[in-house]
Amino acid sequence: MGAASCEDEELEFKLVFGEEKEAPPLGAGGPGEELDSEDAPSCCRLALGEPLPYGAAPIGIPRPPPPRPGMHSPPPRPAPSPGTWESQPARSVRLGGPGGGAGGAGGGRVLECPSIRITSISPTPDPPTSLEDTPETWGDGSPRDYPPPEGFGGYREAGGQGGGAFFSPSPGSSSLSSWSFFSDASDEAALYAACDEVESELNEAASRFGLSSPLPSPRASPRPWTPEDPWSLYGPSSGGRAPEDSLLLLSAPGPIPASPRPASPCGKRRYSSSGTPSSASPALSRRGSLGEEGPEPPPPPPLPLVRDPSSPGPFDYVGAPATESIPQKTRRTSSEQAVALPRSEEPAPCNGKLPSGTDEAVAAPGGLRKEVAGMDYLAVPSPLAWSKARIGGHSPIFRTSALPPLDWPLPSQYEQLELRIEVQPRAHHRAHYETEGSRGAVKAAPGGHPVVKLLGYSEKPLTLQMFIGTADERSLRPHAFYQVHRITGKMVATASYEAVVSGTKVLEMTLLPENNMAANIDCAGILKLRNSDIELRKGETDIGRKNTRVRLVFRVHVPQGGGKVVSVQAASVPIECSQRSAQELPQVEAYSPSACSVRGGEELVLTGSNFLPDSKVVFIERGPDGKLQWEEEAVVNRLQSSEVTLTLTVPEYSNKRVSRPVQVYFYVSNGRRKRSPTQSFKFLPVVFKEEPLPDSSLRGFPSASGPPFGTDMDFSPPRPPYPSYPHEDSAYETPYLSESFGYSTPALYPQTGPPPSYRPGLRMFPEPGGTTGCARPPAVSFLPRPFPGDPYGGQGSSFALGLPFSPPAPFRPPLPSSPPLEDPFNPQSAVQPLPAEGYNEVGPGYTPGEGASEQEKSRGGYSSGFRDNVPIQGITLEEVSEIIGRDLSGFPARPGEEPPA
DNA sequence: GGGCTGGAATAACTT
DNA sequence: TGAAGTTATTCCAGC
Repeated sequence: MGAASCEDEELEFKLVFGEEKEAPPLGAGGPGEELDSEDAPSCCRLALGEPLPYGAAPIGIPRPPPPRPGMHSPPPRPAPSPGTWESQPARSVRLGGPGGGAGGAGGGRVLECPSIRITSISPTPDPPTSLEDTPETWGDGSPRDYPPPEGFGGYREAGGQGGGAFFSPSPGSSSLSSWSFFSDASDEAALYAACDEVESELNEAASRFGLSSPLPSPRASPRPWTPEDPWSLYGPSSGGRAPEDSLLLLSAPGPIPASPRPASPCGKRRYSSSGTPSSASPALSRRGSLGEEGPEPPPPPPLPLVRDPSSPGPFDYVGAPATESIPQKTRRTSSEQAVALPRSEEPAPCNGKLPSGTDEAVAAPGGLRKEVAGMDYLAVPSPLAWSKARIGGHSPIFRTSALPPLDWPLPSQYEQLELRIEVQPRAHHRAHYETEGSRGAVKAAPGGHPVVKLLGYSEKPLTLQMFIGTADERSLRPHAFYQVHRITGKMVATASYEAVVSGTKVLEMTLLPENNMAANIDCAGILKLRNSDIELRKGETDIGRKNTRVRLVFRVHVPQGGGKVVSVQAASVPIECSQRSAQELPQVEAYSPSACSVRGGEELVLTGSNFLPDSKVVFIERGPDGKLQWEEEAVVNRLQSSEVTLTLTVPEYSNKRVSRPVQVYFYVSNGRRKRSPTQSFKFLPVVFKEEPLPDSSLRGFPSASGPPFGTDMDFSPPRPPYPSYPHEDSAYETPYLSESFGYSTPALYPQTGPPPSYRPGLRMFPEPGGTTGCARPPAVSFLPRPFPGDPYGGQGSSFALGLPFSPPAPFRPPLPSSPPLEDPFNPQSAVQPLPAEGYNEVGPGYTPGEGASEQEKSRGGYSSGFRDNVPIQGITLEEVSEIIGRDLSGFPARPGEEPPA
């Protein structure tokens, strides 16, 4: 099917890039940028001279690009219609060249490449005009000031071996338009400026590129999903092992390692390094993910590998991009999401029957399938657009033809619409490797499976998308090391489809009115991709080691008529996917009380899991420098404890003469390296307890710490983005700690549930001082703060704006580097960000195992009510410093600083 | 027989 | 540089 397909693709290519092929060099001033004719895809119209997509003067798309398969969109950008966003159509780039390059089995493939390659270097005089260009051309010849990628040798995917489809990050044609974006010499200055401004962001983007989809393209096949032949697209050898096939390309050519276990790229890989390992010898996995299934392709040049003819068809390239090598400075933006809309041409979720009532408006024009298939591309988001959009927030309204990318922040609620996770998944789910059999679907704590429901709409069936997202402190995005895995079987009642969006597998289910627009997620498992495979990807900066927490991300696009849709998204509580953690780490899901007098002596009851007879509960306090200042093991009442409950006596605080509430933490330890995430606890000054201060008690503590009086206060410690593991080094908490320095870059968090003020299972401790907030002022210290290299200014800026429960002007520490806050955006449409608290500050609200409602409530708690209501007035610099110091003290100990077990 | 699961062996990494 | 401790992957076995 390759041939025909190829032809089609080529034709398509012509249609899209016809002009581009002949386009002048990307060189400066080249007319190449002049692709913005009305007829040309908007993506092709991007030119240097034009305002950045998300800039003040967003590039308008006169009209949506004609629906076409494989259309990808860069980050959404403001649409002509006020309040509406739309994804930018992807550019169509040809991969592999006519002959499919060396590989060509699939012949040159056309990929939508909405990405914009940004470079501060003037483009080469003769930029490649098509993907036929050799990687060298693209990679090295491309104008950019970044180190050229080491050949994109068909790094993973791509058509793998073939197909020539190996996705070239910026094939000539692609780069053509890409470069054109900044090619105008007259705009060189702007170009440089833009480059500078987004460079860091691009770095991150690069890491996002090519999400590890074990089976990027295959699945992406536009053809109707065929459950019976799930692996057929992976090629003959796949035998059902899609991932491996897909990985063939992933690994760069090279001899199969003698070692049964995949060697890490370039020998011992330093996880602390984000650098891309040399492509010289991509990791070879024990499974021979790379070479086992075919002749080893010659090392560089990473030209298109020969695709197995039997594998992916014409559209197999879909999702393929994920594995392509990409320049470090490119950003994979996103992906497209055309797959989300109900398919009219595909079997409905239920037994392949398309639910009636599919909204035309939502239906993907031109066949979603194909779009899905062609979604992979080297997406280089518009840096500025990206940042601004995120920062400024926006309504989740998009065009049906240009849905938001997977890593695009979306609110869980918009007006009356709300996507809610009624039943949260368990906190642990052992993901399975490609080499293993399935480990089943993700389950819910109370039994059964997670349940997702769309509120506020019940007119017609809608497609619910689900993918595996990250659970770190950064913005929610597809997880590079985990992919959703479709579970089938007699016991699976929910029909689902698999699609690949920009390298990320997306499971699609249908929300039916008759089911109250709810779906029981019993068909989603989690696949773990080998770290070595993913890390080898060019541009991949995330590390897999210790990056084992994920979140289930659900998204739905609700038709609004007029070709627009409202996209809402909800993310689950974090799920630990490793075997070890799931079995050994104790987990505190709730506790009560959350504070007591410095004298201690109160009984504290912890509920959770994995508690052992010899579990210890240790209270600790860290100083401003993060060093352990106090540590005391609590006395556990073994008689009143069990595997899920620990009853202990709060130890006496070291300094009983404190005049302010003291924020400390405690964790449950089952032994060295087996500790639960830290939980916050407050020791209250005796004086407060005896003589509660009036409202003015705010004086007693930085005003910034307390929520508004008379509100539904949460006396519990602020919830962190996710549990932190005191025993783990920073890397465990987050591989990016060094970058963010703990200032969480709020990520989208579970966006459903009640306000953070509520936490199930906790007894509101009547903290003296009324609402003074004996609790620490997380808002202050953990407000998003940009860190070096953080293109989003800590992202907090962007997310803070979207805080549903955030006050218009959350307090921000007077940090020079802090970017100005954008206007807060409509709370309703706001993206629920991760709490600003440091990730180390694990909140007790994390109750993954509880019932849906409970969890949701707790989830809501992730967003600190304190922070969101921090009054900035009246706080002094000194107080701020103190607060910050306190917060810093809460950071997880760095390696070597951990408190002794 | 296949899908799940829980365990565990062992290589790869990190400290 | 080597040892020890962790973590990642792959295998096995039982249900």
